[in-house]
Amino acid sequence: MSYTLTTPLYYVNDRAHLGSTYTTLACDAIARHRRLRGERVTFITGCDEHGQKIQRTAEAAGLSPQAHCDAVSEGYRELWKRWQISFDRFIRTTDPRHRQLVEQFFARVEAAGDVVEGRQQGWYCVACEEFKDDPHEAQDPECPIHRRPLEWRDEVNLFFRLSRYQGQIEALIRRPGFIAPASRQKEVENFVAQGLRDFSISRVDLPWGIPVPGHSGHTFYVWFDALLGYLTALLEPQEPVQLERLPERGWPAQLHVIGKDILRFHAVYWPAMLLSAGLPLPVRVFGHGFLTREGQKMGKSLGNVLDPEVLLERCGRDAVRWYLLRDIAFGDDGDFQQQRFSDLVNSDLANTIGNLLNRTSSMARKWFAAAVPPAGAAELADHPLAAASQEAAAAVNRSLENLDFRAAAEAILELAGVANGYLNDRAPWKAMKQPGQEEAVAADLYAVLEASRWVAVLLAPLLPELSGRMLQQLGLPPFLSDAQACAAGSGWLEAQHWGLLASGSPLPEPEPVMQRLELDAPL
RNA sequence: GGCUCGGUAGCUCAGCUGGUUAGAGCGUGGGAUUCAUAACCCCAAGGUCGGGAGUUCAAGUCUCCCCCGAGCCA
Repeated sequence: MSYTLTTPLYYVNDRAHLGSTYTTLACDAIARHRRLRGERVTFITGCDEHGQKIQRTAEAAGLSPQAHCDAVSEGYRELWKRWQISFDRFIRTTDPRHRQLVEQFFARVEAAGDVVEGRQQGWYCVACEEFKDDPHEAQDPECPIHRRPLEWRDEVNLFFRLSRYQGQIEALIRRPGFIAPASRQKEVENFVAQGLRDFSISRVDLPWGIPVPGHSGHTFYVWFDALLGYLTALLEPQEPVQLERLPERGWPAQLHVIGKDILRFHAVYWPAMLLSAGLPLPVRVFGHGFLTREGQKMGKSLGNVLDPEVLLERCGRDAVRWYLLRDIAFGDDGDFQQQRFSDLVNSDLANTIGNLLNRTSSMARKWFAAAVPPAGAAELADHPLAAASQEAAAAVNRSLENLDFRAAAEAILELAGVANGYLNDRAPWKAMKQPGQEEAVAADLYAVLEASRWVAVLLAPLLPELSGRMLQQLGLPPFLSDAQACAAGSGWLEAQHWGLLASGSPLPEPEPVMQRLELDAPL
Protein backbone atom coordinates (compact mmCIF):
# COMPACT_ATOMS: atom_id res chain seq x y z
CA MET A 1 0.00 0.00 0.00
CA SER A 2 1.49 3.27 -1.05
CA TYR A 3 1.03 6.69 0.42
CA THR A 4 -0.07 8.93 -2.41
CA LEU A 5 -0.03 12.66 -1.92
CA THR A 6 -0.43 15.54 -4.30
CA THR A 7 0.21 19.22 -4.67
CA PRO A 8 -2.20 21.07 -6.91
CA LEU A 9 -1.27 20.93 -10.57
CA TYR A 10 -0.07 24.46 -10.95
CA TYR A 11 -1.59 26.61 -13.59
CA VAL A 12 0.95 27.61 -16.21
CA ASN A 13 -0.42 31.07 -16.64
CA ASP A 14 2.69 32.43 -14.95
CA ARG A 15 5.86 31.22 -13.33
CA ALA A 16 5.92 29.80 -9.84
CA HIS A 17 5.37 32.12 -6.91
CA LEU A 18 6.04 31.74 -3.23
CA GLY A 19 2.61 30.28 -2.57
CA SER A 20 3.12 27.27 -4.79
CA THR A 21 6.60 26.90 -3.41
CA TYR A 22 5.18 26.81 0.10
CA THR A 23 2.65 24.12 -0.80
CA THR A 24 5.28 22.07 -2.52
CA LEU A 25 7.80 22.35 0.30
CA ALA A 26 5.20 21.21 2.79
CA CYS A 27 4.33 18.20 0.66
CA ASP A 28 7.99 17.42 0.32
CA ALA A 29 8.40 17.29 4.07
CA ILE A 30 5.42 14.95 4.35
CA ALA A 31 6.71 12.73 1.57
CA ARG A 32 10.15 12.54 3.11
CA HIS A 33 8.77 11.73 6.51
CA ARG A 34 6.73 8.86 5.11
CA ARG A 35 9.62 7.50 3.11
CA LEU A 36 11.93 7.71 6.09
CA ARG A 37 9.45 5.65 8.02
CA GLY A 38 9.67 3.01 5.38
CA GLU A 39 6.43 3.65 3.55
CA ARG A 40 6.14 3.57 -0.19
CA VAL A 41 5.30 7.06 -1.32
CA THR A 42 4.04 8.51 -4.56
CA PHE A 43 4.41 12.25 -4.41
CA ILE A 44 2.67 13.90 -7.33
CA THR A 45 3.01 17.40 -8.63
CA GLY A 46 2.73 18.94 -12.05
CA CYS A 47 1.09 21.53 -14.21
CA ASP A 48 -2.35 22.31 -15.49
CA GLU A 49 -1.99 23.55 -19.03
CA HIS A 50 -5.45 24.02 -20.46
CA GLY A 51 -7.85 26.80 -21.02
CA GLN A 52 -8.56 30.00 -22.75
CA LYS A 53 -6.52 31.99 -20.31
CA ILE A 54 -3.42 30.05 -21.27
CA GLN A 55 -4.19 30.48 -24.90
CA ARG A 56 -4.48 34.23 -24.54
CA THR A 57 -1.40 34.52 -22.38
CA ALA A 58 0.55 32.60 -24.98
CA GLU A 59 -0.76 34.78 -27.78
CA ALA A 60 0.14 37.90 -25.87
CA ALA A 61 3.68 36.59 -25.59
CA GLY A 62 3.75 35.72 -29.27
CA LEU A 63 4.00 32.00 -28.59
CA SER A 64 1.97 29.00 -29.49
CA PRO A 65 0.06 27.68 -26.50
CA GLN A 66 2.17 24.55 -26.51
CA ALA A 67 5.43 26.47 -26.59
CA HIS A 68 4.21 28.62 -23.75
CA CYS A 69 3.19 25.60 -21.70
CA ASP A 70 6.45 23.85 -22.40
CA ALA A 71 8.41 26.82 -21.18
CA VAL A 72 6.41 27.54 -18.04
CA SER A 73 6.02 23.95 -16.96
CA GLU A 74 9.72 23.35 -17.49
CA GLY A 75 10.26 26.37 -15.29
CA TYR A 76 8.27 24.70 -12.54
CA ARG A 77 10.09 21.44 -12.89
CA GLU A 78 13.44 23.17 -12.80
CA LEU A 79 12.49 25.22 -9.80
CA TRP A 80 11.34 22.17 -7.86
CA LYS A 81 14.59 20.45 -8.72
CA ARG A 82 16.55 23.36 -7.37
CA TRP A 83 14.53 23.31 -4.18
CA GLN A 84 15.28 19.59 -4.05
CA ILE A 85 11.64 18.66 -4.00
CA SER A 86 11.42 14.89 -3.88
CA PHE A 87 8.49 14.47 -6.21
CA ASP A 88 7.96 11.07 -7.81
CA ARG A 89 5.74 12.22 -10.65
CA PHE A 90 5.46 15.42 -12.58
CA ILE A 91 2.33 15.36 -14.67
CA ARG A 92 1.36 17.79 -17.40
CA THR A 93 -2.21 17.89 -18.57
CA THR A 94 -0.98 18.27 -22.14
CA ASP A 95 0.53 14.80 -21.88
CA PRO A 96 -1.12 12.64 -24.57
CA ARG A 97 -1.69 9.95 -21.96
CA HIS A 98 -3.68 12.39 -19.95
CA ARG A 99 -6.03 12.92 -22.83
CA GLN A 100 -6.64 9.19 -23.02
CA LEU A 101 -7.40 9.06 -19.37
CA VAL A 102 -9.80 11.98 -19.53
CA GLU A 103 -11.64 10.28 -22.36
CA GLN A 104 -11.98 7.06 -20.40
CA PHE A 105 -13.09 8.87 -17.32
CA PHE A 106 -15.64 10.87 -19.24
CA ALA A 107 -16.97 7.72 -20.84
CA ARG A 108 -17.67 6.30 -17.41
CA VAL A 109 -19.35 9.47 -16.22
CA GLU A 110 -21.45 9.61 -19.33
CA ALA A 111 -22.38 5.95 -19.04
CA ALA A 112 -23.49 6.63 -15.49
CA GLY A 113 -25.98 9.11 -16.91
CA ASP A 114 -24.28 12.05 -15.27
CA VAL A 115 -23.74 14.17 -18.36
CA VAL A 116 -26.51 16.39 -19.66
CA GLU A 117 -26.69 19.33 -22.00
CA GLY A 118 -27.63 22.72 -20.69
CA ARG A 119 -27.60 26.28 -21.80
CA GLN A 120 -25.33 28.66 -20.01
CA GLN A 121 -25.74 32.35 -20.44
CA GLY A 122 -24.10 35.16 -18.58
CA TRP A 123 -21.03 37.21 -17.88
CA TYR A 124 -17.86 35.22 -17.94
CA CYS A 125 -14.42 35.87 -16.49
CA VAL A 126 -11.74 34.21 -18.56
CA ALA A 127 -9.19 34.55 -15.78
CA CYS A 128 -11.47 32.69 -13.33
CA GLU A 129 -12.84 30.49 -16.13
CA GLU A 130 -16.16 31.05 -14.43
CA PHE A 131 -19.58 32.50 -15.01
CA LYS A 132 -20.37 35.34 -12.65
CA ASP A 133 -23.67 36.19 -11.10
CA ASP A 134 -23.87 39.70 -12.48
CA PRO A 135 -27.30 40.62 -13.87
CA HIS A 136 -27.76 40.24 -17.60
CA GLU A 137 -28.37 43.90 -18.17
CA ALA A 138 -25.20 44.98 -16.39
CA GLN A 139 -23.07 47.49 -18.30
CA ASP A 140 -19.41 46.54 -18.70
CA PRO A 141 -19.20 44.47 -15.53
CA GLU A 142 -15.81 43.65 -14.06
CA CYS A 143 -14.55 40.54 -12.33
CA PRO A 144 -14.22 41.47 -8.66
CA ILE A 145 -11.14 39.24 -8.33
CA HIS A 146 -9.25 40.10 -11.48
CA ARG A 147 -10.70 43.54 -12.07
CA ARG A 148 -10.96 42.77 -15.74
CA PRO A 149 -13.96 43.20 -17.98
CA LEU A 150 -16.32 40.24 -18.12
CA GLU A 151 -17.32 38.73 -21.44
CA TRP A 152 -20.87 37.92 -22.44
CA ARG A 153 -21.39 34.24 -23.20
CA ASP A 154 -24.37 32.33 -24.37
CA GLU A 155 -23.57 28.72 -25.05
CA VAL A 156 -24.75 25.19 -24.76
CA ASN A 157 -22.47 23.28 -22.42
CA LEU A 158 -22.31 19.82 -21.02
CA PHE A 159 -23.17 19.62 -17.38
CA PHE A 160 -22.13 17.15 -14.76
CA ARG A 161 -25.06 16.09 -12.62
CA LEU A 162 -23.56 17.01 -9.31
CA SER A 163 -27.00 17.36 -7.80
CA ARG A 164 -27.40 13.60 -7.79
CA TYR A 165 -24.59 13.28 -5.29
CA GLN A 166 -25.98 15.60 -2.63
CA GLY A 167 -26.39 12.90 -0.02
CA GLN A 168 -23.13 11.15 -0.61
CA ILE A 169 -21.16 14.39 -0.55
CA GLU A 170 -22.87 15.50 2.63
CA ALA A 171 -21.88 12.27 4.30
CA LEU A 172 -18.34 12.53 2.99
CA ILE A 173 -17.60 16.02 4.19
CA ARG A 174 -19.03 15.26 7.60
CA ARG A 175 -16.47 12.53 7.99
CA PRO A 176 -13.93 13.77 10.52
CA GLY A 177 -10.55 14.32 8.95
CA PHE A 178 -11.69 14.39 5.34
CA ILE A 179 -11.49 18.15 5.25
CA ALA A 180 -8.52 19.56 7.08
CA PRO A 181 -7.86 21.63 8.98
CA ALA A 182 -11.18 21.07 10.71
CA SER A 183 -11.80 24.80 10.77
CA ARG A 184 -12.51 24.73 7.05
CA GLN A 185 -15.09 21.99 7.25
CA LYS A 186 -17.99 24.23 8.13
CA GLU A 187 -17.42 26.45 5.16
CA VAL A 188 -17.84 23.53 2.80
CA GLU A 189 -20.78 22.17 4.77
CA ASN A 190 -22.58 25.46 4.41
CA PHE A 191 -21.99 25.49 0.73
CA VAL A 192 -23.24 21.94 0.25
CA ALA A 193 -26.21 22.50 2.52
CA GLN A 194 -27.55 25.07 0.08
CA GLY A 195 -28.02 22.33 -2.44
CA LEU A 196 -25.56 21.24 -5.07
CA ARG A 197 -26.15 22.45 -8.57
CA ASP A 198 -24.99 20.73 -11.70
CA PHE A 199 -21.86 22.32 -13.04
CA SER A 200 -20.67 22.70 -16.56
CA ILE A 201 -17.77 20.60 -17.66
CA SER A 202 -17.30 21.81 -21.19
CA ARG A 203 -16.77 24.99 -23.14
CA VAL A 204 -17.41 25.69 -26.77
CA ASP A 205 -15.09 27.43 -29.18
CA LEU A 206 -12.07 26.74 -27.08
CA PRO A 207 -9.31 25.30 -29.22
CA TRP A 208 -6.75 24.93 -26.43
CA GLY A 209 -8.06 21.98 -24.49
CA ILE A 210 -9.15 18.38 -24.71
CA PRO A 211 -12.10 17.81 -27.04
CA VAL A 212 -15.08 16.06 -25.55
CA PRO A 213 -15.57 12.78 -27.40
CA GLY A 214 -18.89 12.58 -29.19
CA HIS A 215 -19.69 16.24 -28.67
CA SER A 216 -18.00 18.12 -31.42
CA GLY A 217 -17.17 21.70 -30.69
CA HIS A 218 -16.94 21.02 -26.97
CA THR A 219 -13.75 21.14 -25.00
CA PHE A 220 -13.42 19.96 -21.43
CA TYR A 221 -13.62 22.59 -18.77
CA VAL A 222 -10.35 23.24 -17.01
CA TRP A 223 -11.39 21.84 -13.68
CA PHE A 224 -12.83 18.65 -15.04
CA ASP A 225 -9.63 17.83 -16.81
CA ALA A 226 -7.08 19.21 -14.38
CA LEU A 227 -8.15 17.15 -11.39
CA LEU A 228 -7.90 14.04 -13.48
CA GLY A 229 -4.21 14.73 -13.78
CA TYR A 230 -3.80 13.15 -10.35
CA LEU A 231 -4.97 9.89 -11.85
CA THR A 232 -2.88 10.07 -14.99
CA ALA A 233 0.16 10.74 -12.87
CA LEU A 234 -0.26 7.52 -10.96
CA LEU A 235 -0.16 5.19 -13.91
CA GLU A 236 3.26 3.93 -14.84
CA PRO A 237 4.57 5.90 -17.80
CA GLN A 238 5.02 2.85 -19.99
CA GLU A 239 1.81 0.98 -19.19
CA PRO A 240 -1.44 1.41 -21.09
CA VAL A 241 -3.79 4.03 -19.79
CA GLN A 242 -6.53 2.13 -17.99
CA LEU A 243 -8.58 3.38 -15.10
CA GLU A 244 -8.82 -0.20 -13.86
CA ARG A 245 -5.16 -0.12 -12.91
CA LEU A 246 -5.46 2.80 -10.56
CA PRO A 247 -6.16 0.91 -7.36
CA GLU A 248 -2.90 -1.00 -7.65
CA ARG A 249 -1.01 2.18 -8.50
CA GLY A 250 -1.84 3.98 -5.30
CA TRP A 251 -5.32 5.37 -5.81
CA PRO A 252 -7.05 6.68 -3.75
CA ALA A 253 -4.67 9.41 -2.69
CA GLN A 254 -4.13 9.66 1.01
CA LEU A 255 -3.78 13.38 0.83
CA HIS A 256 -4.44 16.30 -1.46
CA VAL A 257 -2.65 19.41 -0.24
CA ILE A 258 -4.11 22.55 -1.76
CA GLY A 259 -4.52 26.24 -1.11
CA LYS A 260 -7.71 27.12 0.66
CA ASP A 261 -9.06 28.81 -2.46
CA ILE A 262 -9.62 25.55 -4.29
CA LEU A 263 -10.98 23.56 -1.39
CA ARG A 264 -14.43 23.28 -2.90
CA PHE A 265 -13.22 21.74 -6.10
CA HIS A 266 -11.34 19.11 -4.19
CA ALA A 267 -13.80 18.42 -1.42
CA VAL A 268 -17.05 18.54 -3.38
CA TYR A 269 -16.76 18.42 -7.17
CA TRP A 270 -13.88 16.05 -7.34
CA PRO A 271 -15.30 13.35 -5.05
CA ALA A 272 -18.58 13.50 -6.93
CA MET A 273 -16.78 12.98 -10.21
CA LEU A 274 -14.97 10.02 -8.74
CA LEU A 275 -18.18 8.54 -7.40
CA SER A 276 -19.69 8.86 -10.83
CA ALA A 277 -16.74 7.08 -12.41
CA GLY A 278 -16.80 4.36 -9.78
CA LEU A 279 -13.44 5.22 -8.29
CA PRO A 280 -12.54 5.40 -4.60
CA LEU A 281 -12.34 8.75 -2.85
CA PRO A 282 -9.27 10.49 -1.49
CA VAL A 283 -8.78 10.16 2.22
CA ARG A 284 -8.02 13.74 3.10
CA VAL A 285 -8.04 17.19 1.57
CA PHE A 286 -5.91 19.73 3.35
CA GLY A 287 -6.46 23.41 2.55
CA HIS A 288 -3.58 25.52 3.73
CA GLY A 289 -3.53 29.28 4.14
CA PHE A 290 -1.99 32.06 2.12
CA LEU A 291 1.16 34.02 2.63
CA THR A 292 1.32 37.74 2.90
CA ARG A 293 4.47 39.79 3.05
CA GLU A 294 5.06 42.28 5.83
CA GLY A 295 1.33 42.34 6.38
CA GLN A 296 0.40 43.02 2.78
CA LYS A 297 -0.98 40.87 0.06
CA MET A 298 1.69 40.09 -2.52
CA GLY A 299 0.89 41.23 -6.01
CA LYS A 300 2.34 42.65 -9.15
CA SER A 301 0.48 45.89 -8.71
CA LEU A 302 2.06 46.41 -5.31
CA GLY A 303 5.41 45.28 -6.63
CA ASN A 304 6.08 43.33 -3.47
CA VAL A 305 6.15 39.82 -4.84
CA LEU A 306 8.70 37.62 -3.14
CA ASP A 307 10.33 35.55 -5.83
CA PRO A 308 11.18 31.98 -4.83
CA GLU A 309 14.23 32.09 -7.09
CA VAL A 310 15.61 35.07 -5.23
CA LEU A 311 14.85 33.49 -1.90
CA LEU A 312 16.61 30.32 -2.91
CA GLU A 313 19.60 32.18 -4.25
CA ARG A 314 20.13 34.48 -1.32
CA CYS A 315 19.00 32.42 1.65
CA GLY A 316 19.22 28.77 0.75
CA ARG A 317 16.82 25.91 1.14
CA ASP A 318 17.27 25.15 4.80
CA ALA A 319 16.56 28.67 5.93
CA VAL A 320 13.41 29.10 3.88
CA ARG A 321 12.03 25.65 4.64
CA TRP A 322 12.63 26.19 8.31
CA TYR A 323 10.96 29.55 8.42
CA LEU A 324 7.89 28.52 6.46
CA LEU A 325 7.40 25.22 8.22
CA ARG A 326 8.41 26.26 11.68
CA ASP A 327 6.77 29.66 12.03
CA ILE A 328 3.50 29.32 10.16
CA ALA A 329 0.79 27.05 11.47
CA PHE A 330 0.07 24.82 8.50
CA GLY A 331 -3.48 25.67 7.55
CA ASP A 332 -3.46 29.24 8.80
CA ASP A 333 -2.50 32.27 6.79
CA GLY A 334 1.03 33.40 7.39
CA ASP A 335 3.01 36.57 7.05
CA PHE A 336 6.52 36.59 5.66
CA GLN A 337 8.55 39.07 7.67
CA GLN A 338 12.13 39.47 6.69
CA GLN A 339 13.37 40.47 10.12
CA ARG A 340 11.64 37.58 11.80
CA PHE A 341 12.83 35.24 9.08
CA SER A 342 16.48 35.99 9.71
CA ASP A 343 15.99 36.20 13.47
CA LEU A 344 14.50 32.75 13.60
CA VAL A 345 16.93 31.13 11.22
CA ASN A 346 19.87 32.56 13.11
CA SER A 347 18.55 31.84 16.55
CA ASP A 348 17.16 28.38 15.90
CA LEU A 349 19.40 26.94 13.27
CA ALA A 350 22.73 28.69 13.68
CA ASN A 351 22.77 29.46 17.40
CA THR A 352 20.74 26.80 19.11
CA ILE A 353 21.21 23.80 16.86
CA GLY A 354 24.38 24.53 14.88
CA ASN A 355 26.36 25.89 17.76
CA LEU A 356 25.35 23.00 20.01
CA LEU A 357 27.02 20.55 17.67
CA ASN A 358 29.94 22.83 17.02
CA ARG A 359 30.86 23.47 20.63
CA THR A 360 30.44 19.87 21.66
CA SER A 361 32.35 18.39 18.79
CA SER A 362 35.08 20.92 19.38
CA MET A 363 35.50 19.90 23.03
CA ALA A 364 35.40 16.22 22.24
CA ARG A 365 38.09 16.61 19.62
CA LYS A 366 40.27 18.71 21.83
CA TRP A 367 40.27 16.41 24.83
CA PHE A 368 39.50 12.99 23.41
CA ALA A 369 41.73 12.48 20.43
CA ALA A 370 39.40 13.92 17.82
CA ALA A 371 36.90 11.16 18.41
CA VAL A 372 33.63 10.38 20.12
CA PRO A 373 34.53 10.07 23.81
CA PRO A 374 33.90 6.90 25.82
CA ALA A 375 30.24 6.83 26.70
CA GLY A 376 30.49 5.33 30.14
CA ALA A 377 27.21 5.69 31.97
CA ALA A 378 25.85 8.01 29.28
CA GLU A 379 25.15 5.02 27.11
CA LEU A 380 22.34 3.94 29.41
CA ALA A 381 18.83 4.69 28.37
CA ASP A 382 18.03 6.35 31.68
CA HIS A 383 20.23 9.33 30.90
CA PRO A 384 18.23 12.56 31.08
CA LEU A 385 19.13 13.40 27.50
CA ALA A 386 18.02 9.96 26.39
CA ALA A 387 14.60 10.62 27.82
CA ALA A 388 14.47 14.05 26.23
CA SER A 389 15.46 12.57 22.88
CA GLN A 390 12.80 9.90 23.01
CA GLU A 391 10.22 12.48 23.89
CA ALA A 392 11.25 14.74 21.03
CA ALA A 393 11.14 11.85 18.58
CA ALA A 394 7.66 10.87 19.69
CA ALA A 395 6.50 14.45 19.31
CA VAL A 396 8.08 14.82 15.86
CA ASN A 397 6.51 11.65 14.55
CA ARG A 398 3.13 12.44 15.99
CA SER A 399 3.18 16.03 14.77
CA LEU A 400 4.25 15.22 11.25
CA GLU A 401 1.53 12.64 10.97
CA ASN A 402 -0.89 15.44 11.82
CA LEU A 403 0.81 17.77 9.34
CA ASP A 404 1.77 19.99 12.23
CA PHE A 405 5.20 21.07 11.08
CA ARG A 406 5.43 23.75 13.65
CA ALA A 407 4.99 21.40 16.57
CA ALA A 408 7.58 19.07 15.07
CA ALA A 409 10.07 21.89 14.71
CA GLU A 410 9.44 23.07 18.23
CA ALA A 411 10.05 19.62 19.62
CA ILE A 412 13.42 19.45 17.89
CA LEU A 413 14.31 22.90 19.12
CA GLU A 414 13.42 21.96 22.63
CA LEU A 415 15.71 18.97 22.53
CA ALA A 416 18.56 21.16 21.35
CA GLY A 417 17.74 23.60 24.13
CA VAL A 418 17.80 20.91 26.78
CA ALA A 419 21.13 19.67 25.47
CA ASN A 420 22.59 23.18 25.57
CA GLY A 421 21.32 23.58 29.09
CA TYR A 422 22.81 20.27 30.14
CA LEU A 423 26.16 21.31 28.79
CA ASN A 424 26.04 24.52 30.74
CA ASP A 425 25.09 22.75 33.93
CA ARG A 426 27.85 20.22 33.61
CA ALA A 427 30.41 22.76 32.36
CA PRO A 428 32.89 20.22 31.02
CA TRP A 429 35.35 23.02 30.24
CA LYS A 430 35.64 23.63 33.98
CA ALA A 431 35.65 20.00 34.97
CA MET A 432 38.49 19.31 32.57
CA LYS A 433 40.71 21.56 34.60
CA GLN A 434 40.25 19.40 37.68
CA PRO A 435 42.11 16.14 37.98
CA GLY A 436 40.22 12.85 37.75
CA GLN A 437 37.21 14.26 35.94
CA GLU A 438 38.00 12.87 32.52
CA GLU A 439 35.55 10.04 32.67
CA ALA A 440 32.69 12.26 33.74
CA VAL A 441 33.50 14.80 31.07
CA ALA A 442 33.68 12.05 28.47
CA ALA A 443 30.25 10.78 29.46
CA ASP A 444 28.75 14.27 29.37
CA LEU A 445 30.18 15.04 25.97
CA TYR A 446 29.06 11.71 24.68
CA ALA A 447 25.53 12.35 25.87
CA VAL A 448 25.38 15.75 24.22
CA LEU A 449 26.89 14.47 20.98
CA GLU A 450 24.34 11.70 20.99
CA ALA A 451 21.54 14.20 21.60
CA SER A 452 22.89 16.23 18.69
CA ARG A 453 22.71 13.13 16.57
CA TRP A 454 19.05 12.85 17.50
CA VAL A 455 18.50 16.44 16.53
CA ALA A 456 20.02 15.68 13.14
CA VAL A 457 17.94 12.54 12.76
CA LEU A 458 14.71 14.29 13.62
CA LEU A 459 15.52 17.13 11.28
CA ALA A 460 15.78 14.80 8.29
CA PRO A 461 12.21 15.13 7.00
CA LEU A 462 12.09 18.89 7.51
CA LEU A 463 15.59 20.00 6.55
CA PRO A 464 17.28 17.09 4.82
CA GLU A 465 20.37 19.09 3.98
CA LEU A 466 21.08 20.49 7.41
CA SER A 467 20.41 17.05 8.81
CA GLY A 468 22.98 15.61 6.45
CA ARG A 469 25.61 18.18 7.32
CA MET A 470 25.15 17.54 11.01
CA LEU A 471 25.45 13.82 10.57
CA GLN A 472 28.56 14.32 8.54
CA GLN A 473 30.06 16.30 11.40
CA LEU A 474 29.36 13.33 13.58
CA GLY A 475 31.02 11.00 11.13
CA LEU A 476 27.73 9.46 10.02
CA PRO A 477 26.02 9.08 6.64
CA PRO A 478 22.94 11.14 5.79
CA PHE A 479 19.43 9.74 5.52
CA LEU A 480 18.10 9.35 2.03
CA SER A 481 14.53 10.43 1.62
CA ASP A 482 14.49 11.28 -2.08
CA ALA A 483 12.05 9.89 -4.53
CA GLN A 484 14.16 6.91 -5.55
CA ALA A 485 15.89 6.39 -2.26
CA CYS A 486 14.05 4.33 0.20
CA ALA A 487 13.58 1.00 -1.46
CA ALA A 488 16.14 -0.57 0.80
CA GLY A 489 14.82 1.15 3.90
CA SER A 490 16.22 4.35 5.27
CA GLY A 491 17.17 3.13 8.72
CA TRP A 492 15.59 6.26 10.08
CA LEU A 493 13.36 4.71 12.70
CA GLU A 494 16.18 2.42 13.74
CA ALA A 495 18.34 5.50 14.24
CA GLN A 496 15.94 6.64 16.92
CA HIS A 497 17.64 4.55 19.52
CA TRP A 498 19.79 5.97 22.31
CA GLY A 499 23.46 5.15 22.29
CA LEU A 500 24.09 4.42 18.62
CA LEU A 501 26.92 6.90 18.36
CA ALA A 502 30.08 4.80 18.53
CA SER A 503 32.69 5.81 21.07
CA GLY A 504 36.10 6.11 19.45
CA SER A 505 34.80 6.90 16.00
CA PRO A 506 36.61 9.90 14.56
CA LEU A 507 35.05 13.34 14.52
CA PRO A 508 35.85 15.54 11.54
CA GLU A 509 37.06 19.05 12.13
CA PRO A 510 34.04 21.13 13.11
CA GLU A 511 32.71 23.59 10.62
CA PRO A 512 29.53 25.60 11.14
CA VAL A 513 26.65 23.55 9.76
CA MET A 514 24.45 26.59 9.38
CA GLN A 515 25.57 30.01 8.26
CA ARG A 516 23.93 32.97 9.89
CA LEU A 517 21.71 34.96 7.58
CA GLU A 518 22.84 38.53 7.10
CA LEU A 519 20.24 40.26 4.99
CA ASP A 520 21.25 43.86 4.68
CA ALA A 521 19.04 44.63 1.69
CA PRO A 522 15.37 43.78 1.35
CA LEU A 523 14.66 40.54 -0.47
C1' G B 1 -27.01 41.35 3.71
C1' G B 2 -26.39 36.00 6.00
C1' C B 3 -22.73 32.82 8.08
C1' U B 4 -17.60 31.21 9.78
C1' C B 5 -12.97 32.17 11.95
C1' G B 6 -9.57 35.53 14.18
C1' G B 7 -8.16 40.32 17.18
C1' U B 8 -3.61 38.29 24.26
C1' A B 9 3.63 41.66 25.39
C1' G B 10 7.62 45.13 19.46
C1' C B 11 7.06 39.94 16.43
C1' U B 12 4.90 34.62 16.18
C1' C B 13 1.67 32.36 19.27
C1' A B 14 -0.19 29.13 24.21
C1' G B 15 -3.98 30.07 27.62
C1' C B 16 -9.19 23.04 28.73
C1' U B 17 -15.23 23.01 30.81
C1' G B 18 -14.75 31.16 34.25
C1' G B 19 -11.01 31.07 40.07
C1' U B 20 -4.15 32.76 43.23
C1' U B 21 0.63 38.30 41.05
C1' A B 22 -1.88 36.47 32.28
C1' G B 23 2.52 32.45 29.86
C1' A B 24 6.43 30.62 25.96
C1' G B 25 9.88 31.55 22.04
C1' C B 26 12.03 35.50 19.18
C1' G B 27 13.56 40.67 19.61
C1' U B 28 15.38 44.44 23.36
C1' G B 29 18.34 45.70 28.05
C1' G B 30 21.55 43.77 31.83
C1' G B 31 24.54 39.85 34.11
C1' A B 32 27.59 35.53 33.97
C1' U B 33 30.93 32.67 31.06
C1' U B 34 34.82 31.19 27.41
C1' C B 35 33.79 24.80 25.06
C1' A B 36 31.49 27.31 20.74
C1' U B 37 29.12 30.46 14.69
C1' A B 38 29.92 37.97 19.65
C1' A B 39 27.35 31.82 20.17
C1' C B 40 25.36 28.97 24.98
C1' C B 41 23.37 29.99 30.17
C1' C B 42 20.87 33.36 33.83
C1' C B 43 18.00 37.78 35.00
C1' A B 44 14.92 41.98 33.72
C1' A B 45 11.72 45.41 31.32
C1' G B 46 7.43 45.21 28.12
C1' G B 47 0.36 43.52 28.08
C1' U B 48 -6.28 48.71 30.26
C1' C B 49 -6.01 40.26 27.17
C1' G B 50 -9.74 45.14 20.11
C1' G B 51 -13.79 48.69 22.56
C1' G B 52 -18.28 49.07 25.54
C1' A B 53 -22.20 47.10 28.48
C1' G B 54 -23.95 42.88 31.20
C1' U B 55 -24.11 37.95 34.06
C1' U B 56 -21.24 36.31 38.45
C1' C B 57 -18.46 36.25 44.89
C1' A B 58 -15.00 35.97 40.54
C1' A B 59 -14.17 36.89 33.12
C1' G B 60 -8.73 36.91 28.61
C1' U B 61 -12.21 32.74 29.45
C1' C B 62 -19.87 33.26 29.40
C1' U B 63 -23.99 36.85 26.99
C1' C B 64 -25.18 41.20 23.99
C1' C B 65 -23.67 45.41 21.01
C1' C B 66 -19.84 47.82 18.31
C1' C B 67 -14.88 48.32 15.74
C1' C B 68 -10.92 45.92 12.82
C1' G B 69 -8.93 41.73 9.86
C1' A B 70 -9.43 37.02 6.90
C1' G B 71 -12.88 33.98 4.46
C1' C B 72 -17.43 31.40 2.52
C1' C B 73 -22.23 32.30 0.58
C1' A B 74 -25.87 35.72 -1.66
